[in-house]
Amino acid sequence: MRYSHQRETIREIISSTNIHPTADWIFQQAKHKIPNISLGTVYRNLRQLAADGAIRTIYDGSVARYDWNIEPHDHLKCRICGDIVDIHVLSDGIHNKVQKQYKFEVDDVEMNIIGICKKHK
Amino acid sequence: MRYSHQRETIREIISSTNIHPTADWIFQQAKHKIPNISLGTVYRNLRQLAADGAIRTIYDGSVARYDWNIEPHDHLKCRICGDIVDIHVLSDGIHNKVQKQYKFEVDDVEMNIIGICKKHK
DNA sequence: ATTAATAATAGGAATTATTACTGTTTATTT
DNA sequence: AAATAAACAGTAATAATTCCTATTATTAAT
Repeated sequence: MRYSHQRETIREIISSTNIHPTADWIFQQAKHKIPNISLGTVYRNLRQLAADGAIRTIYDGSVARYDWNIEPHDHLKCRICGDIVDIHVLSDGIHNKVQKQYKFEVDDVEMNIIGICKKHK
Repeated sequence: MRYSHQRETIREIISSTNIHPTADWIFQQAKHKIPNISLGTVYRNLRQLAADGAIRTIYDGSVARYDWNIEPHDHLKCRICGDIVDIHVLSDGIHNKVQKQYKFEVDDVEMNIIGICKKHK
């Protein structure tokens, strides 16, 4: 994968926030630095970075969000404010258990816990 | 919610399969029974049935699928054949742990395990 | 340093999944 | 049987994402 200024900018934007941004949010931010960057470029680079393992794609309902944190972790999503927070609750045990019990080769485990965060209850 | 023939047909279609169908698959099946049913009707009823708790919506990447199984359970998704299988690995412990540790009111826990099923490895 | 090869880009068109709108039909209530 | 409004079919609109093409920029080789 060849160097590109656009891709580096996108990578930096993702690394600078914990909000798990959408492609469009990243696009808006990127325009501040590269005014004529195109949305297609953002999507193409997000796909490449994710394929490369540099970022992680998470699904919030049916919209994709991006996370710089590629370590195994889970998400807490508040259905009032929409905030998504990284947590770690799942033990590695699940991975092995599933592997043995269902003879399933596990690549990725995604867990999203939906509810109401402490700010809103 | 008033009775409707279309909605009952949709409910029966979902109940009759374990493939976790998409809205469009349900629409194709429904047309066999009600030839002029419209896609909008399928979507509207899926939304209503889910809001009513009669079915569960699951997100497979960015496309919505529907599940007649409303008991708490998890999903195994094979990235070769695309099959999604219901499993139960998550203990109720997670629910309480998150509730206490993060002061987060848990409504729903969704866990999808992505990998390769035994048929394809 | 120049050139050649081609990956990446901008801008826009196309696609896919889903929701919204509108005039008509149908289930329920009176 | 008539009135009410929920649900419908058909279609237009929207949102997220991917695809296409002519141009630009990075890298490798001269």
